[in-house]
Amino acid sequence: MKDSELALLLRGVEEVIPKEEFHKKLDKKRPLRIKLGFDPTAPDLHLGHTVILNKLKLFQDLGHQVIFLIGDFTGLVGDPSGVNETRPVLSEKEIKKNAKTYERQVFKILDKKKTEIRFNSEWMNKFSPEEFIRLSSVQTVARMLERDDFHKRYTSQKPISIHEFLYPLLQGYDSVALNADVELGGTDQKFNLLLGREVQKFYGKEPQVVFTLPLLEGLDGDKKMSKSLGNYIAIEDSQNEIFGKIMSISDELMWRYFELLSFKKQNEINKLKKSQKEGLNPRDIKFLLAEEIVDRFHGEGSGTKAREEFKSRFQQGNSPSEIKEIEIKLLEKDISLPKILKEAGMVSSTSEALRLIKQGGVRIEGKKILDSKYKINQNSSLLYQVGKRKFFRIKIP
RNA sequence: GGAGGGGUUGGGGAGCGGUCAAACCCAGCAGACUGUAAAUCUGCCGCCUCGUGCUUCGCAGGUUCGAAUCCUGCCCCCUCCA
Repeated sequence: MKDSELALLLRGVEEVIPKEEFHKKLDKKRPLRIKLGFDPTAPDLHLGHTVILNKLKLFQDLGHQVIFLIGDFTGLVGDPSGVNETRPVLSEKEIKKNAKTYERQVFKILDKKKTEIRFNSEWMNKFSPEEFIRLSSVQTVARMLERDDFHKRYTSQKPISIHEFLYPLLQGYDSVALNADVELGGTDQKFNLLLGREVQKFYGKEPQVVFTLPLLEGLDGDKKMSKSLGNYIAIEDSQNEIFGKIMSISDELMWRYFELLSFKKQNEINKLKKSQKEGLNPRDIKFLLAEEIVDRFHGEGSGTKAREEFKSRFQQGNSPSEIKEIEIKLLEKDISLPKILKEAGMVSSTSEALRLIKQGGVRIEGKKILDSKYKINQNSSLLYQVGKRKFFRIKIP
């Protein structure tokens, strides 16, 4: 292993625990088994996931054996990490479906041929009650309660179920079953990852080295990116969505995204920072980031296209080049505007539509409509706009 | 099993017989300003057939002219004791 490769592996990593063991493992001159586990709970992979997946890809490119573990069994438990309340238990059917979606998306980043895909139901379903009890003895309740998230819930009188204690133990056992040398995870996974070491020792295995990676902040710049908070950029978002969402982040957050998501060299990033100080509009730097990310998921050149579209829309005020078209069939002759907006799914209720109209957020063919009683004739096909971003062409036959 | 505390509109958190669709904060949405940035300002922020309309304050009943507020039963959570 060259020093430059080692440096690459460590770039952007929050912690390697313990570092010396990692060096020792590398010295063995054999491909290491690198484990990354996902709960099959959120079907949309987003940029936050890619921080870790990119690291995994790097291991893969350097010749190590990458294991992508889908926690179809542990999904029944639900990872309590960082969560302030008990997760709902998923049905088996949901889990299966989610796992499939995950698989499809993950290989936009990883090389499928070189990846070992496993499901932990494979060994967990064979686990006997006795073995469960034995596994439970690895950790004490006191130490479990030391964990920040459990501790918070405990002291603020929120419920903790017994099965949640099981989760980290089961995750640890996965490392036993997979003979993991290294396990990757977000910083919020530190406890689980470290407990994996204990479990491995308990089963007479060599403990894994733990890599924690920083959690990517969501679009709000505050909380971690997650689907449930709606502050995410999904890797399956359209090129224009990805581009637009990146443009909407704050300047401060932009640099964080450069650090965690960009493949640009550190000195290039530093140069960009310098040019901002020298007066370059941060918007133009953001363009570079947005283009890079769009290119990554939609192919070379798509970033440029997305930028042109963005400029046309927001700098020249044009309508988007591709507009979703919807046809609505209604019986009445003259349909009120709020009703149309609701039927088309542009707003969630007619009350909301009324509010938006009153506030000047609704346009038809570019013309602001302030009359909430505005009626639309049948036989029309018009361009509707709600807010800055939502455009629909609605046809009424 | 016993004693006590608690469940309010996305989150936090007031209200404790009418003036409550429910203070306030956060989040969110729209508008202004901009670089679809931040900050700031303005408005909104249950639903509809938009009316002194309808449904909401764990669930189900009851008292009352009137209940988120009182009573009864049930469910759930937490603490202490066993």
